[in-house]
Amino acid sequence: MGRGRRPTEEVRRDVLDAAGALLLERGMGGFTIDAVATRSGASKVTIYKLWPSAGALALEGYFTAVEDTLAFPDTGDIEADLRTQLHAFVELLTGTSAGRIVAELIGRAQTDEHLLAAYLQRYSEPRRALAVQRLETARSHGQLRDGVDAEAVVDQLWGACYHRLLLPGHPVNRAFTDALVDNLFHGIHSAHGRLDAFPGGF
Amino acid sequence: MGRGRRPTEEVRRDVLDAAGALLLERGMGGFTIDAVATRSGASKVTIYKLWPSAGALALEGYFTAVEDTLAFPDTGDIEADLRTQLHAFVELLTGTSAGRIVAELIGRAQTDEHLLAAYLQRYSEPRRALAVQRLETARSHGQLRDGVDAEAVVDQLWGACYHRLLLPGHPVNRAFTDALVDNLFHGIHSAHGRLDAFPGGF
DNA sequence: CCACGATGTGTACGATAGGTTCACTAAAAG
DNA sequence: CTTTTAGTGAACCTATCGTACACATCGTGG
Repeated sequence: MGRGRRPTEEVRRDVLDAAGALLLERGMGGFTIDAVATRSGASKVTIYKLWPSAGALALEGYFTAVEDTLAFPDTGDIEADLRTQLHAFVELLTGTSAGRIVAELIGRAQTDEHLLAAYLQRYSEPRRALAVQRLETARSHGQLRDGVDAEAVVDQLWGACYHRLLLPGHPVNRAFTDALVDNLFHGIHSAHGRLDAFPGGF
Repeated sequence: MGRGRRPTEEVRRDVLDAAGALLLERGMGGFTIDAVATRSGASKVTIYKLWPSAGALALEGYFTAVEDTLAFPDTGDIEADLRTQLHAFVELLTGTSAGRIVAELIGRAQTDEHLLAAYLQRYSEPRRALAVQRLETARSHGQLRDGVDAEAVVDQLWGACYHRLLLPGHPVNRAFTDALVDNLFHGIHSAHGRLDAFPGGF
């Protein structure tokens, strides 16, 4: 690295690449501005100018490293689509180091307002919106009970997974997400059992 | 503070009091061993000897400051009891600074294994166990559908609240927890509506 | 009653990280 | 070509972590 100026876009890309790689290798524990600066060849001052906090940089680096393609399917069957989406979600969380990194990003976001804002805006809220939208479509097709709070459903499916991700000790797998869907679609109350529990009809 | 030795129990209490107060005042952001040492009058070395990490100390200080009396009611009506318990939970999270502190503790636990272990053992798992136990009682009384995963239900009620606590932007209030209970007890699927939706009976 | 070991205290120290300042220099704009 | 903009390297200050060492005092066994 010479002493003079380099094009901003080149620097920006180098820093994001380094940040993503560092995150995948060592997690948020070893993620420091100094380390990113050394690895990327950029100057600390430049990094401080381009990102408001180390957390915000980490989040953007994460997106650079992990192409985040969790499309939301719509086959017309809301229950099946939720299962499919949750299976893919579980796959992402457990198959790679993405689960640990996401947990650490959410963790640091609790004391880094810039990271929290970036996480909500770039990751969490768009995802929520997609899920709510799919649920509303299902409702308009008469597949959901009137009065169901779609936002609450999101918390009861993906939020439940995040709960186990952040406070480990219970598995996050297909059996779990299937149980989540079962509980919501079939209800947990014995007096409100499935209609097909009455094989002879009414 | 003289230079010599003080009784360990006295020191321990002073440190915990200082840790709890500091936590309530400034949150985990300003929570450092140095600050606790200064405030409590104890020596840093002593604190390092008595607690494995700053997070572990913070957790214990939190319990010292906030008497944690969230009893789990059993009136025989599982749905009503869950509502009652969740209302009290919401009250605790939003009425005081406990919500922010818990969020920050969980956040730091993501990069502090001692804190995570302590949190799970002293807070999270006992709570889970109480809830699961209450749900199992309800099941044995025929109030829950057979095959319901009680652990998953816990994630869908309290876990959903933690989700909104950690990723804010949506309210954590009685309307929300009531929606959580409604979704689980009445189901969200239109084809499995409430039996009392047929006023004329069968 | 007293000597001694266990243990907390004050102080200092090295290491790491955050964040800033400043002179220097090359890219970009005119 | 000249001027403006902006990244670079190096130094610096502060905060925090975690540890080392000598010292003082409490509790206990003789």
